[in-house]
Amino acid sequence: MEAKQLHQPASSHSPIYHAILQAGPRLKPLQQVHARIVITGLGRSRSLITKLLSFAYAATSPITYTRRLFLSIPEPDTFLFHSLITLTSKFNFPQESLLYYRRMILANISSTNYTFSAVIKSSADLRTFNTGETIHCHVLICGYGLDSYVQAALVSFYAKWGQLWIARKVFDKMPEKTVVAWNSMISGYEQNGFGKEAIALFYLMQDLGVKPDSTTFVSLLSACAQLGAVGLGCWVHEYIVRNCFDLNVVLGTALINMYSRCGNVSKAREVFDSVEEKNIVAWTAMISGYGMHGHGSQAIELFSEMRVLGPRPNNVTFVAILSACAHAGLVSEGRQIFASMRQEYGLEPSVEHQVCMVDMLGRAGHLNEAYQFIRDMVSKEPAPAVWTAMLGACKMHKDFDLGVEVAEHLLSIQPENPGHYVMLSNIYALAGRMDRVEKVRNIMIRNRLKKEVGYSTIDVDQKIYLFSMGDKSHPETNEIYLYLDELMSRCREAGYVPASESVMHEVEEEEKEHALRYHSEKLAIAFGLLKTSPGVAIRIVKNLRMCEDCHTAIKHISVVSNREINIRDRLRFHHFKDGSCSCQDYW
DNA sequence: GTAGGGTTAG
Repeated sequence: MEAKQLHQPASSHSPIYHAILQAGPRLKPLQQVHARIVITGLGRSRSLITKLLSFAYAATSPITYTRRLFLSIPEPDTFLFHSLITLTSKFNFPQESLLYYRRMILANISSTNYTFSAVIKSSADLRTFNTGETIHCHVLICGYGLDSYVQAALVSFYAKWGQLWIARKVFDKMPEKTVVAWNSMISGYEQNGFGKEAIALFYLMQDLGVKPDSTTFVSLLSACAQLGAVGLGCWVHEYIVRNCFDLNVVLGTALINMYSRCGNVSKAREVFDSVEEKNIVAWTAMISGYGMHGHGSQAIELFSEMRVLGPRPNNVTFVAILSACAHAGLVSEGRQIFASMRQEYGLEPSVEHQVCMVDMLGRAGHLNEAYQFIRDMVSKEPAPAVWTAMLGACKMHKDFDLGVEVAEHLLSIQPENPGHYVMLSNIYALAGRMDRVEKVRNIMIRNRLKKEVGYSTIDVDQKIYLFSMGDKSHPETNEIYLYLDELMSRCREAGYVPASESVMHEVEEEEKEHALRYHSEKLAIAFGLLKTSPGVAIRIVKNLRMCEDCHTAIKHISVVSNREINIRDRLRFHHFKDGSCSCQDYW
């Protein structure tokens, strides 16, 4: 007993050790204790400095201070390295974490599964792929290749890098797949835009009897949001309620986002109201939900409420609220909010906010003001995204001269972006300059630039079906096309006139109407109408923006089929009902 | 003592 006490660091009983504990993770008090340590000549005590350092990281102290503390220790030991690496990883100092890892190797101290999982997380955070790969080698050499903690960290590392194939390989090799490993893989798919794969992996997890936890559902709900998988999304919500999961703010926000992106903004609001400790992310998600649906005044109302009794808005919040104003035509409100960013909150507007402003002014038809805004606000060369917003406004309001000027400028600064060529050619087509359309088309072919392929998805009975333009891969293709043809002729009888101006120029003239008729959203709608009962609303998610012709056609379809049709395109929602759209053609 | 999660313009 006595011998044991002798081996314990004497300082753990010392008043100064208690003083460190009392200071806790607060920089100023820690520095005061540090001064005492130096004065009393204990500055070289490893255990005191180790404790001091761990609190310093928890207090997110300046790197210069923590580094100097570290350097004051003559011979750092295993315990010090291990605590430093795990702490820096946990408190998001990935650079420091890797630095200590290197120092540890130089000091000839070996890693454990604790340090490995921490340092792998750090290299994922830092986005240093080579370092991560090297550490993976170290893991294998040191014999931790089958440790479930280390493997889960590796899965998430590779997934963060978009190396899903390697992530999956590590995952598949795990002898014991913990729920964390499943979650890492599911979230990896979701964050790389593979919502379908994320959902498939969840079903596999279910089949194997692995119990999901709240993190599983957060990722799963994001996948549902991405795909518009409202059926599964609702099932998850019911499951959460039935199994008495705690509706914490992260899970709540995932639900809010899922409901808004799946078209049910009032349900999103219900969830929002029921979340107890709402933080800035939850508020922003809800504001963005209103914005996406064109409910600008509700977005502003919520934003005002937040200013009074919620957390401080951040840059993301301002993007969400300004975009809401843009999509609802609330120009003067948007101007005021933009001004308040700097005046009241000291936030410097960034490119995203400039884009929102140009978009807002441009949509509302204030093209000159939008152009002036770019000249006044943006000091150096404006970001391409700002010009893209300006170009969209020119196209919308058919200002060909300005549109061509902007498009040509965009092409000169970003010649590799196919989207700009598409816009330019569309503007030429609208102006009837078919010779120019042809020219742009040839440049695209010469430079092998391809337009992004459009697709639409629809959720029927908790299954997601994907359609692309002219798609014939579906087993019931014939039935779908026949039905669509019939539907379109009924629309024509009801007054619909197909337009061909918005067809992409790579399509040959004689195929134009054909192509328009089989745009992916129309195929998905036909399928939805065939597969669901009368009265059931059709919900579609499209990856690109809808063309003007589809927008008109779908208004007619909502009449002749007597159905509500909700489409989420790249930018926002369109709720079609009785021949009109919720965006009031303001898109 | 470890690993995994939610919001953002065009």
